[in-house]
Amino acid sequence: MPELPEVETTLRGIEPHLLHQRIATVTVREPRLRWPVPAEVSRAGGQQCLGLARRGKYLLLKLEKGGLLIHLGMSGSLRVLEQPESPQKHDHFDIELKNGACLRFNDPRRFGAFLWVEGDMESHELLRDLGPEPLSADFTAQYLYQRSRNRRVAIKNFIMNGHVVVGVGNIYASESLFMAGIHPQRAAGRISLQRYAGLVAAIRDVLGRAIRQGGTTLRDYVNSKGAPGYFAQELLVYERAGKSCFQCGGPVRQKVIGQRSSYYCPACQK
DNA sequence: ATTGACTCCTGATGGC
DNA sequence: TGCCATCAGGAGTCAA
Repeated sequence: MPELPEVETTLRGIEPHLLHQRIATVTVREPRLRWPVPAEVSRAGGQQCLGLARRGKYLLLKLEKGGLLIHLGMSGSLRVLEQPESPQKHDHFDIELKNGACLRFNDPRRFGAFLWVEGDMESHELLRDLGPEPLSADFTAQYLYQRSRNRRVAIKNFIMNGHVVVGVGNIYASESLFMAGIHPQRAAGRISLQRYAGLVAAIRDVLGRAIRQGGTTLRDYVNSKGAPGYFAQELLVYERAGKSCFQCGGPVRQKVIGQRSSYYCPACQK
């Protein structure tokens, strides 16, 4: 799925088509997602879209009164259709605009979400307690260092925790830890301020480059035009188990950490 | 408070 | 071709 770069790419793709446009209707044809899609989403009908934003991996459509919250889950994608064709399998909902265009959500695995938010979106309980944006000035080595003191959780799980920092998923967690030379299983509380500085720089760098490449397409991610992302060719360790480390030439290892596949170089990462 | 395991679901892949 | 097991990019929830 979509991690931060893929959600950001989706946002940039849909924004020009939605901003200042008026929604005609919201059609839900398969409400079974992570949570059942509430009937309230139809309140978006007739409203103008005043702004779009991303918070972590959530997409926010701000309307005149209230807003829509969308999460792509593991396999979700949003497409802009200028001339809507007939819906396909796993097309869960459409946001139809007055101008005839349509924003269509497809999600085979149904881990995505589509929710109505009354009032201020940022104070919604799913967004309220999220950590800082990794590309913002709030995300610093000092912050990570402070938050991690006395924490025994593996650093990989720590940076994948949205309450610590948002947007770092399984791919970019492995990638940034490799770049920073930190073993993914190292206890978060046993990493120095200096090494956190390297990690923060690595996370910023990898996410920034991935956004520039339109995200990573491993299996089914597509952007708002249905095109894949091209960051997969820049991956250093992810899905490279047994292949040579680009830094030392030794074999890249795969190990399950916190129920997720992790990739690292045991020689380069301590 | 922190942690680790479990859960939701479909689809692709590989072994037999 | 079919059947079965395994594995996927997330993250909320629960129990200890």
